[in-house]
Amino acid sequence: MELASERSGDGGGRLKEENRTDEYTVGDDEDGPRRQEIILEEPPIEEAGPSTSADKKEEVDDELESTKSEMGVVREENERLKRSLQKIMNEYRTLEMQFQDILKQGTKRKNGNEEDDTVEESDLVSLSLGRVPSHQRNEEKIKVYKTLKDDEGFNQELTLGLECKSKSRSTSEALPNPSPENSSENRKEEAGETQKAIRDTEDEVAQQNPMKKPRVCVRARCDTPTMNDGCQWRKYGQKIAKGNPCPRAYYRCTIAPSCPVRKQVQRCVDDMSILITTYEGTHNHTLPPSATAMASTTSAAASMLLSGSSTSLSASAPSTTAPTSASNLHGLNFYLSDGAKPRQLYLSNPALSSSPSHPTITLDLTSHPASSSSSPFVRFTSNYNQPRYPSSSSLSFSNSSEINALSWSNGFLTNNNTIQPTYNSRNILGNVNFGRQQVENIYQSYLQKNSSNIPSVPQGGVPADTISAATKVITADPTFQSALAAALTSFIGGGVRGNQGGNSVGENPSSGQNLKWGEVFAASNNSSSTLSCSTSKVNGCASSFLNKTPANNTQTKSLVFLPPSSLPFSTPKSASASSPADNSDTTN
DNA sequence: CGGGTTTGACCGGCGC
DNA sequence: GCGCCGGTCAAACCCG
Repeated sequence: MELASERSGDGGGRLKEENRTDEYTVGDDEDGPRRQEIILEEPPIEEAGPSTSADKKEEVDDELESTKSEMGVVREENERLKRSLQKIMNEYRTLEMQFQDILKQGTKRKNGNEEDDTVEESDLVSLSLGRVPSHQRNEEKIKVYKTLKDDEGFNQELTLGLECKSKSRSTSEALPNPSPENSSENRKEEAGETQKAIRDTEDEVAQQNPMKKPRVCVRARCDTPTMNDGCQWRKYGQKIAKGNPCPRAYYRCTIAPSCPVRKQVQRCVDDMSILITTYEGTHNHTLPPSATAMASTTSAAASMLLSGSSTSLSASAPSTTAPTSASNLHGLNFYLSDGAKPRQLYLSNPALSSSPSHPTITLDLTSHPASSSSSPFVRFTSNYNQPRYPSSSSLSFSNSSEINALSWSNGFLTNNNTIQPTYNSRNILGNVNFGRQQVENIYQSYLQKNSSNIPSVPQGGVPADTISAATKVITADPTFQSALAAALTSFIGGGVRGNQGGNSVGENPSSGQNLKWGEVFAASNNSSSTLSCSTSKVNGCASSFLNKTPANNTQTKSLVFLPPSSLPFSTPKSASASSPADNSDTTN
């Protein structure tokens, strides 16, 4: 139900979203067929010449019929989505009202006790929410509330909405009865139990939300005990997990005392040189610039899971080359390569997910064994213990020096250097090649909500409708929205960075724009497509973390989807460099 | 002395 | 109900 809460949180932009959903479930979905109709109908009219107009009409009729049947399916799905959305909206409104009540109560109480002592007030609030002073938190609440009202930056709202919900929950449980008797002598005790109270409330939430927080797992070759992802971490525990002699270290983000983000660091049992870092939660504070890349990436991946969770389709996409989970899920494939040797960032649904109830998405920066033989890609796969998604929406960014192609494959690992329409059993989509500038343009144009202006990509003689169809379908995938936004933001990164530098995850435009993309496109999930984008220059996207990878430092110099030196995974002084997760010691 | 790490204990979930 | 196991706590310890 955490998903539900997230959804109610994401109801942050509810008004717009309602419209949006209506627009693009009904409107946009019909849009495609409509366009098709136009394409199909108009030519006969124009060419209503003497010759084969009857045959053509039959053809058109057939196609129209099939299109209509497809539309029926889509409409059904849309109805279903609408209903669930409505439900979510109702939940959200309820929460919103509760939240407002809480705010009012907080204000009243503050007015009443203001002169008394601020310490008490602070303590009382900390009773409910933890270590953040109440006025500060109230500001946060207001911010949250504002962002909930604001429909810009959906993902941010999603995140904040979550925070809002959980906080308001704990607040609602703690604030309603700040009875005077427990305000003085019990204060310390209460403060001491703040943590527990928070956990309790979180547990309650968790009870209501069986699905736990999504986790983003990053696998990378790393010599040092931990990757330096730019954040500051404090180790709070270490365990030997079953099946792995290497201890697992537990870290908390210490940039902000109330930051809920945690990470686990563990060596891979199969390959000790591989460091598995699992992130959980979303930062609720401003991140240092060096941390934004990883944070936005993990955030995007997490939102990918979340968005994926909202789709409950059960078909399966054909999988040709991609491994199982990747093919069936919203795998996000980021190909990165330098020279002739691409590397694969494998987002898999690994068995290393310790808790089955945690949706986990894995970002594998190592060569995946299954595919490393041929092409060391960098790819994403996601594991979500839920009914499999009908459509594989893997997103792959490849950057080979030979072709300099950036390829997204929705459903397949594809040859990314060719303009080669990719078909799946249900949908015929296309391969599109974009120049980097075009990618930027597309990105920008989508950000501007030019839904109707699906860029006609004037390259390689790809039919415009194919492009638009492919683009539409790909971008329709919520997974795509978040993942691509983050990826592109990072990819285009160098120049864009100034705009987002120092942003926290929640503030990251890339995540914030995710849903704006979504607004543009229909939520057609049973589709797969391939979209290749060629980039004339990708070296600018180099990331140092790959350079650090011992096995690759000779070949890998660039990372497609992250800005340069954004991910200094391995640095001498990691925030927790002295951590004993140094894997060699097996205490405990 | 403050902040981070270590490490044994504790707790809750889950499977049998 | 019991035991296992992952995750967390918190006192002791370390270090700059």
